[in-house]
Amino acid sequence: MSFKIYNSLSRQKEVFEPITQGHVGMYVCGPTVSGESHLGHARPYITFDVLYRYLMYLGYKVRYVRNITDAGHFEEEGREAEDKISKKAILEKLEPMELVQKYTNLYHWAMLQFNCIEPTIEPTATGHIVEQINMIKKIISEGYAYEVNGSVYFDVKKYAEGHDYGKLSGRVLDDLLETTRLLDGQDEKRDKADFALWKSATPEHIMRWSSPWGDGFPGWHIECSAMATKYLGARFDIHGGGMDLLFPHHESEIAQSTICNHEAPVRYWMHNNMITINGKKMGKSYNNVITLRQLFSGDHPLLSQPIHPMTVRFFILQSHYRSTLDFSSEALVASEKALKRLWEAYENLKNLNAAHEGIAADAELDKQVNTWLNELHDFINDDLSTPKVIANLFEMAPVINGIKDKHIAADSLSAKTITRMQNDFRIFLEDILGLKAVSENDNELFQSIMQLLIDIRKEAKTKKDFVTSDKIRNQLTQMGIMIKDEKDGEMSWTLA
RNA sequence: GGUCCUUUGGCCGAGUGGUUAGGCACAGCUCUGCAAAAGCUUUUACAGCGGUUCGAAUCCGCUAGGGACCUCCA
Repeated sequence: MSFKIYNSLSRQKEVFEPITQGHVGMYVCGPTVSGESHLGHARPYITFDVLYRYLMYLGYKVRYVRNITDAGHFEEEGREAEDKISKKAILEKLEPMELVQKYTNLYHWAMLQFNCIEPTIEPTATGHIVEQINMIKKIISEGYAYEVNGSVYFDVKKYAEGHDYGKLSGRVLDDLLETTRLLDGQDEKRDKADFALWKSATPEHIMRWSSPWGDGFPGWHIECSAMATKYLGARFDIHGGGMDLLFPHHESEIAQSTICNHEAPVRYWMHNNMITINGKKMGKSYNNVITLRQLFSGDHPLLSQPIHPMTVRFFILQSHYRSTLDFSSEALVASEKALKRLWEAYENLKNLNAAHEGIAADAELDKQVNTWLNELHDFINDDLSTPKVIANLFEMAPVINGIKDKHIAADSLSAKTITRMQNDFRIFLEDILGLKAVSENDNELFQSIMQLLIDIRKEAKTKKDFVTSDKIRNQLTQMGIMIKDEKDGEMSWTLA
């Protein structure tokens, strides 16, 4: 079965075929670093991290470009007003690049927590002003943009004469023209549907660059077109982002790039759905965001406890990326428990001995396990159906635990099947889904001390000295370490 | 107002017309010195109405609720 992805452009699943054999060019809209990342932002980065990982697993050489939007109308909440009065000394004023640095750092930190692999190129908008200006010049010379008072606008109406403006978002231009909303600078545009390529900066606007049209800053859409073209070429394989970017951002990106490069820029458009909270999109304008720092620390009224980044990642992957996903503390806690159980099964699986030779004693079970394993590949191939992948992994957990606990005979499965399970669990859980152990306890000294405590407890139990054995267990429990008595008299422990 | 999406059991969430998604919670049982964990078993569904079909959660229509985009937005 070949890898299929849902293409927003055709509104159906298509077999993925790269433009250049063996290589994939992928662009994902990154964060605007004027504010702190929240749970909603986590979704595309985790979704496309899984895509990136899977493409690499398939053997492709992937160039993964994810931008940082650090240019535009930047101001920190609450500081706008005072900074506009620019009579303060330079060090007292908020320097836009301070904001950019602060939130870029926070964003990188969060991505690390989520175990997201860094993109191969992470270009910034401010680092590509020249490319953007050149692109705008090209669009003007092609006759699809015009300058008014130092700002440059894209002529959508003209574009629509020869191209389908709206093919991605399903928008109809005539409907857009009827929109009666009034915005700043609308009077400069020839038409309501036109969008800015370059905005003239007012005197108090701090972020500014000189251009053929005077001091100003680039429009929102042009940076992605310029940077994608530079690093991936006029036409590349995959462009990803949130559904809320479909229009106008991606629609405009197509228009700009098409005029500039004389071909449509992207083969497969992929869009993740929103994370909602009480059914409403999580977003700054709704005042319902939970920042990643709040999530990890539990410092939010809606959270009953801190949420581990791996729990968040697992929670997100338990739903399909094109469905909305509703946030609740209960759902996160459920995911935490689920992940713990699945991961323990995975650890148990690693310790199963696949050494015995011969055929499976329980042919039916062996066959069932192999079916589940085969399906893992089918599911991930089916537009990244991570919820189904996870469901199948869960199906195998009782089998693994059963063998470990000796409910199921050790030779029920063939050695080949057990080895295959071990490989596929690692491939899917770690390599593709990008999950990792929640707690690292590979400290040798700590391990030795735990072993000592376990030995003492075992001795106490043998002597039926339950006061001592219970004391060890109870005190450790209070410290967050759980002791488990195994069937065979052995003991194991986990960090809670 | 325009365009589009959605409504699944206590909760979260998969579901490509025809046999159990899965997870969490709950209950019973097994194991255990007692626990925990694990395992086994089991209970709750497809918003409503109508239609197509031998058969619909799945297709079509209507009604109701929710949502997204049209403006910065992952």
